[in-house]
Formats: sequence, structure tokens, C-alpha cells
Amino acid sequence: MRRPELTGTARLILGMIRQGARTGYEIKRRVEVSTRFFWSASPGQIYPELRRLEANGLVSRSEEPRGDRPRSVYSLTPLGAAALHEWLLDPELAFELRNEGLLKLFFADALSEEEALGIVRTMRARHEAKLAAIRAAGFAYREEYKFAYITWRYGLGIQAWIAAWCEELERDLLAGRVPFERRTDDLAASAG
Amino acid sequence: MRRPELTGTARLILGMIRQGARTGYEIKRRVEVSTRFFWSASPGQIYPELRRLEANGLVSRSEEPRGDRPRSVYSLTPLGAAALHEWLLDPELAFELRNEGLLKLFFADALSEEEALGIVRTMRARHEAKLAAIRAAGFAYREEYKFAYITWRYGLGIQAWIAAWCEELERDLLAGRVPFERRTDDLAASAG
DNA sequence: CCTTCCATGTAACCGGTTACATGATTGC
DNA sequence: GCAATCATGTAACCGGTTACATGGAAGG
Repeated sequence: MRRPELTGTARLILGMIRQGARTGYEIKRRVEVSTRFFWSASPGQIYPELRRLEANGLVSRSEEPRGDRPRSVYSLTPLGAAALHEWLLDPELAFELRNEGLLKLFFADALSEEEALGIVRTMRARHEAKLAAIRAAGFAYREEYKFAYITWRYGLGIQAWIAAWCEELERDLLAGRVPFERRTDDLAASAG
Repeated sequence: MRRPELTGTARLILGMIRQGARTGYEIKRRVEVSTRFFWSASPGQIYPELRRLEANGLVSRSEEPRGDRPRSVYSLTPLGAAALHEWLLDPELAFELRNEGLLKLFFADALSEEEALGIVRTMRARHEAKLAAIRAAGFAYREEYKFAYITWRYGLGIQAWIAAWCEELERDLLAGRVPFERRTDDLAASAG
């Protein structure tokens, strides 16, 4: 019953249960329409992790089969609620990013102008698609949770910013201008 | 000599060598002042990967000891240059993100207003620190490589945007306003 | 002399992804 | 009857991180 360090997926699960998700499948579905854009989790991780959390006393499981199929319904134990709360208050905020588009762009001096432009265009297309996906995932349950809505807005805003950045870069490259001559400090002016 | 799929670190290494990095240590240093902000690599990965690339014929190694210390200097083979080029032109752009701050914010309905505000403030502080770090890493070699400069600008721009977003959210929360009432579509207006 | 940087590596660990497997229920 | 969705899991694999280990060279 010692409290182990929570893995990333464990933290996600605790939060999702606290928000009302009751089964592994429900967690998976919610992740797909919300946190996936900044914190993903695969079913191959969710189910074993639920069992581990149960073994550590952070969640309790009860069996509520649907017909013949077994089905496990989970809820937070006081220990689990405490662990969630403690994590939420911990000021550590891990941030990991792997952006292959930017990496390719970083090396694009090795390419022809046309090829480099192709990378920028592909990047833009991807971010526009992501923007559309986030917008499409604007579900009702978000309205119950103010902060879920807020992070949704974050997703929209940042994808839009990136797409616009790509567009500007594309224009500058086509015009043969040195990109981004404007001062960086101007940028902070408009968020939303 | 079959061309294996390149791991993330392998692609980074090929690109860095092509940009003039000659040893594992030089690659590590360059990563720390440039790609680290969107694509990291640890020495524990770089050195074994260099050996693997050599075994697969993508780089060639020659020993140029400094005094007594052995030292391996690498360069791209034609095969390695081809693999790099092929990868750069491949339209696949993997994008992985793990943003713990956003995840906590997502669950912040479980917190008091004061606690939620604390998360936003911490996030802002982190992004401002990152902005400063990126700005500080504005090195001379970037001027040799236009696209390295461009990705540097991207880093500045996006960190500034995020910090400003946090600031706005903070203001809205303090004022008791519903955050982000403005239309999303306005956001695309100003990139840079 | 001491610290910092240069320089190179190994070993253990592990979180997470992918692929695979199964089958029941629901809606067309 | 068939497809999609609900629902739950296992097993193999692996890229990457962390921690550890070593020691020379250079500069103050």
C-alpha cells in the first residue's frame, strides 16, 4: 500500500476517474476527444495501469458485467483522491516535445528552396488538420468542466498560431524575403 | 548494409553531421543550444547510435585522438547522405507532446480557484524561462544556417504566445470572467 | 592545485506503442 | 445477417532516460 510514484498514465487515469469516467473504455474515449492533443494514452497502457492502481489502493474496482461480458467499474479511493490532489499541487510540470516537422525544417538548408517549401506546406496542412480535429472534438461534456474548455481553447489557439506562422514563412520564402524580420517582442501582444 | 529504419536520434545525428558536427560531443553540444527545444537527445543515446550508424554504413569513423584520449570523428557516407535526404523529403511528420501543465489545468476543476491560479502562474513562469533560454541560445552558428534561425524564431514566437495566453487566462480568472470569450478565428490574424 | 570542460562510453530500467486476440451487444 | 461499436485485455518490442564510470586537457 506504499504510495509509488505515479506514471504519466496513472495520473491521467486518476484525473479522468475523478471527472466521471468509470471504466477503462470510458477513459480511453475521453482521452481521444480531449487530452490526446497534449497527453495521449493507449489502451495497452490503460488497462494494466488500472490494475496496478487497484493493487496500490488508489482506485477500487467493482464488477458490473454487461450481459455475459465482464466489466470493471472503478472509483477513486481516498488514497487515490489524495494522490491526485497532491500531484495537481506539485509545481513540477514536465514538458516533452518531439516535433519532426521542425527538425526537418532545422535541416532544410540541405534542401532546394522548393523542397524546403514543401516541408513548410506539409507542416501547415498538418496543423490545420489538427485544428479541425480539435474543433470537431468540442463536446458537450466540456461545458461541465470549465478548465477542460480552457485547455480546448488552448489547443485551438496554438494550432491556429502555428498554422499562421507557417503561412507567413511560406510567403516570405516565396518572396525571397528574410523571414521574420519583425521584432520577437511584438509577438506577445496578441494571445487568446 | 541494408538500410534500417532510422530512429529519431539517428536522424538527428545525420542532420547534425551534415551541418558540420564531427564528434559525438559536438552533436550533443549543438543539440543543447538548438534542437533541444523541440527534439532532445541524451549522450547515452548518441554514442551507441553513432556506432550503429557506422555499422550500417551511414557514417564513417576515423580516429583522431587528442593527446592520449581516443576520439572518433565522423562523416556522412554517400549512403548516409542519401538516407538523410530521403528522410527530409518524406512527408511524414511525427508530432508527440506531453504537456503536464496543460494536463493539470485540464483537471483543475477539482481544485480551488487559488490553486488553479497557481498552476497557471507556474506554467507562465516556465514558459517565460524557456523563452529566455531560447533567446540566450541565439548563437552565431545560427547565422550560417537560415533554417536553423527560422526554427529559433519559431521557438521564441511560440513560447511568447503561450506566456501571453497564460497571462490572459490569469487576468480572466482573477476578474471572474469566463475566459476566452473572443472568437477563435481571430487568433490566426497575427503570427510572426 | 583545482575546477571546468572535453570526451566517451555502459548498464539497468521502464513507460509506452504496436500488434494481436477475443467476443458480446447494438443498430442498420 | 453484417458492420460498427463496446469492452478488455496480453505480449513483444524498443527508444530513450538516468545513473554511473572514467580520465585527459586547459585555464585560472
